[in-house]
Amino acid sequence: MLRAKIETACTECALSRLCLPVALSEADVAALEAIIDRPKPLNRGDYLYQAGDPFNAIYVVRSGAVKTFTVDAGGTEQITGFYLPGELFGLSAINEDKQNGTAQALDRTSLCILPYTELDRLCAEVPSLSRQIMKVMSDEIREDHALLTLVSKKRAESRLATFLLSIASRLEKRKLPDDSFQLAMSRSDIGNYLGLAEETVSRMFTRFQEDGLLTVQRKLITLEDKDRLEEICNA
Amino acid sequence: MLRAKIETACTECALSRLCLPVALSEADVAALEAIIDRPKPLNRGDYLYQAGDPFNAIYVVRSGAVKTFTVDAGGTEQITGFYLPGELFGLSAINEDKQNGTAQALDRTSLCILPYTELDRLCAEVPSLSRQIMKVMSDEIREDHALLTLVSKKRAESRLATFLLSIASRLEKRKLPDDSFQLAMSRSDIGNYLGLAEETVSRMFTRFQEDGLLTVQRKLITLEDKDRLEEICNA
DNA sequence: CGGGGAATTGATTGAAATCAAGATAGGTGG
DNA sequence: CCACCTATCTTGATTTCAATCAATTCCCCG
Repeated sequence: MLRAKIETACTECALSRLCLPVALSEADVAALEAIIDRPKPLNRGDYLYQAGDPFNAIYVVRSGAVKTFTVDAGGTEQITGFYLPGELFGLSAINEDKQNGTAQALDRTSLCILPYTELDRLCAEVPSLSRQIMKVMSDEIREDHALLTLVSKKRAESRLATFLLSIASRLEKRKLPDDSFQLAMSRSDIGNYLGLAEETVSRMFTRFQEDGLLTVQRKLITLEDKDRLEEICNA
Repeated sequence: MLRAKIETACTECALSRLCLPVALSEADVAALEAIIDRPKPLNRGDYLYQAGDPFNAIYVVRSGAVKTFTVDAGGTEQITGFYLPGELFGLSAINEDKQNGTAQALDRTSLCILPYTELDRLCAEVPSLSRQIMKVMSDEIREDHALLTLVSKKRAESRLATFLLSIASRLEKRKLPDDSFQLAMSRSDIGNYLGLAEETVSRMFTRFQEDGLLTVQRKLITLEDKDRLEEICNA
């Protein structure tokens, strides 16, 4: 009964992997479900949190999209991630008192919010839950290393191809259309994330289209030749 | 008594921050100390673990130095970190079954090894220990984001200056000489880490020396003007 | 149906990569 | 203990990819 209720709430959601596969008692599951807050949707440009804010929750995108970014001592902004429906973020400041980055809605966005004090209490009772959170963090570290390799070692075309296929594979994982999708972020955001100028991103889109790899209609991307895009990733 | 023993073992060590500040009972402290393995030193070039190996421990450098790197699908290597005495690494595959990267000694190196099964058991008993591990992981994420900003947004001179000041500050934290130090890694390793060709690293060292910022004698670096180096970091 | 931010396109510049020799010195064996 | 040998590092010349500078163009939204 309780179980069924949770599944309708979280099945399509990263939280289902955060909580359901670990052996939780029905009471624990209910407790986790009980602490989830689902506030009214945010508008494009709204901040979820900013650097320096107290750390007090982790987040999952229900619909829309979010970007996170850091600002260094010299004021340089670096986008550190884009989060699509079903994806969890906001862990990077766990066990710190303050957020070290900012999270901003790219679109009208609704979220699940897990207040950290409640989550932490639950972790103390359920060791497998902390283990699950560590796993999510270690995924984040692995992805950061992959992004570092991309930005540090690959040419512009590989960076963009890898970015697009990553979006596609994440949409596929959520059973969303993955051959044709709407990008939530601007060219300039993509460039910032990949270490490229926005003009370069634009030119790469044009070239990919000329080469028949995809079709671009502003933010609507249709992948036409994933195999060749894949080759470009590793080139 | 027990306390004193631990402190002589771990005072200068990241583990002291991993275990001692969290309210552990004497028995817990003894348990943690008991599971630490201190094998005989590794030689330059020896592998601690390689991608694909089972994940079974986390590590702390006692002396020497270690580099970690990943290899992507196309065979591109990316150094993800250098670890100096007192620094902890090997967390990025926690709760995975396999290592996703490789760790290699840059020098004759001795280590503390914390077998994960034991550590995990201890975590279940001591929630504050898991919290401490999460904190170490969130530090790693923050550092990865800083490195990404460095590689993605800054020019070669800022990258190298930031790298050198980071080494210096880490040595200072361990109360080691931090104005003049021996680099354990090659120019090519530095370049790989910072997303630069080794020739560029070499040229930057030369230029810094010409500008009176530091003195280079092969791998021995003496910082002469930290303030100006600091400026270059944010430029 | 304007207005204006976002995207595209073109021309030029520039920083670092690559290609190509040498210099240096650290380690090894005679 | 010294000299050679080979890694590593440095330096120079040239190329290249992407950044920057500079207009337009395109739509999306009010």
